[in-house]
Amino acid sequence: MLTQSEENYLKAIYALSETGGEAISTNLLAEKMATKPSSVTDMVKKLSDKGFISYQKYQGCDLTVIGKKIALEIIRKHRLWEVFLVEKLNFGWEEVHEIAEQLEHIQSPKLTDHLEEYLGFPKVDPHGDPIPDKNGLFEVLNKSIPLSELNVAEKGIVIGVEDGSSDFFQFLKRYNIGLGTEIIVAEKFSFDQSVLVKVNHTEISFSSLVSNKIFIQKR
Amino acid sequence: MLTQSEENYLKAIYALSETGGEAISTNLLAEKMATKPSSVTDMVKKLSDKGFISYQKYQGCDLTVIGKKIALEIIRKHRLWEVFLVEKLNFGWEEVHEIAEQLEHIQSPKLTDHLEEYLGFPKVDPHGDPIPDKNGLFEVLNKSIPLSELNVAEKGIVIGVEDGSSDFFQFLKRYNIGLGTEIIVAEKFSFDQSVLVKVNHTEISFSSLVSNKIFIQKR
DNA sequence: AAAAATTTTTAGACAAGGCTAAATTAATCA
DNA sequence: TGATTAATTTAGCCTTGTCTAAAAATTTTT
Ligand SMILES: [Mn+2]
Ligand SMILES: [Mn+2]
Ligand SMILES: [Mn+2]
Ligand SMILES: [Mn+2]
Repeated sequence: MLTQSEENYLKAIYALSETGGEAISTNLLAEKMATKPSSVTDMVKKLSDKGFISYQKYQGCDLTVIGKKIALEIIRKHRLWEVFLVEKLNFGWEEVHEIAEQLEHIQSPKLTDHLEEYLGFPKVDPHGDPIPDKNGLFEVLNKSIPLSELNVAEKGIVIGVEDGSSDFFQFLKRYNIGLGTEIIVAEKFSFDQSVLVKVNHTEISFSSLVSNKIFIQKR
Repeated sequence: MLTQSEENYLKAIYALSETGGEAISTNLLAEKMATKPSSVTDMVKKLSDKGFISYQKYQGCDLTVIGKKIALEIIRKHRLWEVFLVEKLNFGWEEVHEIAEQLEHIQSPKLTDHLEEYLGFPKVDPHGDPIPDKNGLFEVLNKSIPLSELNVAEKGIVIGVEDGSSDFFQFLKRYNIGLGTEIIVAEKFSFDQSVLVKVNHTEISFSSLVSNKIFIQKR
């Protein structure tokens, strides 16, 4: 039985290994976990002793097969609960992440499976992220690309956003952007990577930070 | 923000104050929490410092108004989740208590209220226990009495059972006893307080331990 | 009203998870 | 290549919640 803290570390390591590919450095993980490198070193030793990650001093860490399995189970629970909150309890997609951070740690495989069935075996969560099945498998979805990779005059619809910060959702809400929203790139400015887009009949300038968090399917 | 441990103590103190009336002794609480008296002393000091219970050395403790409010919020969540698990996810009434022990600690008043609405504002949980509303109020239900208080030849239907031990639910299941089951008292034996009853066309002898955990409405 | 038994508290220790400051190793640059 | 900088680990301390053993207070018995 893992503690919540251990589970959160595994989840973070999984997320970092998805983007990057390399072994995950102590500092990187510390930043992701919003904690100190020394604390990470301690935890990483423990997780390594328990066989969930591989770790060598100064070389960073990476998930083992079993560690990855556990990480995917937590992600599965997180995303299923998010679907539940939005579909059944009428939460907005911007409100559910924090609550799912708690619910993802509930220990009951049977609960997870019943929930999945009750929700009709959803394939994606409210932010467009794929939901792993019982065996940790999920479809690699319609290759979505970040908005920042569209060229001028290209058009696409939003099929996902980076899940996490509540501020970011506030921002999206302000401009009425959600799954399915159409976005057209009007101009790109290379000096700061900002992009001028047309959304809902309004022109908006997105910083590169924003355009990298909105995922698009080309039209 | 209370820790899970603090919440569990408040819940236990509430439960003990419902049966008994007196201030709750350290040993009694230790037994209820399945922990050592010295640990209870520590926690009880902390809860007292925080204003959730009144406590004087050697005199036991009792909930303050605010402490009782919190205890009722946790009980409210526990029972709402139990209803959810049985009504929506098709769990058996004997399986839900352990899972609700975890879910009761999820922090989100909005979640609790949405869940309650989604469930149609249920008044009782799957074991016949009343569900406090947003303000901590609940109906004192159709005065149920323990089976042990029925006299010979009297008859009643099960409207509640003591929630908790999974073993006890196993036992009830074995004899096909659930909410609504009719029970007739055939004979009572004063030497050991056991009672011979007729249930589902079968005669069964219940120990006093059992007959005190089954709650009945007379017919 | 003592003595004995029981209950409760205190003292000291431990594991988990975190932090700061110092030491060490690795990486970069002159 | 050596010196400097950056990354990482170690050492030592803190808090929470638990435990055991010992001390103190209260209750019960004689
Ligand atoms: Mn999320
Ligand atoms: Mn989490
Ligand atoms: Mn219960
Ligand atoms: Mn609990």
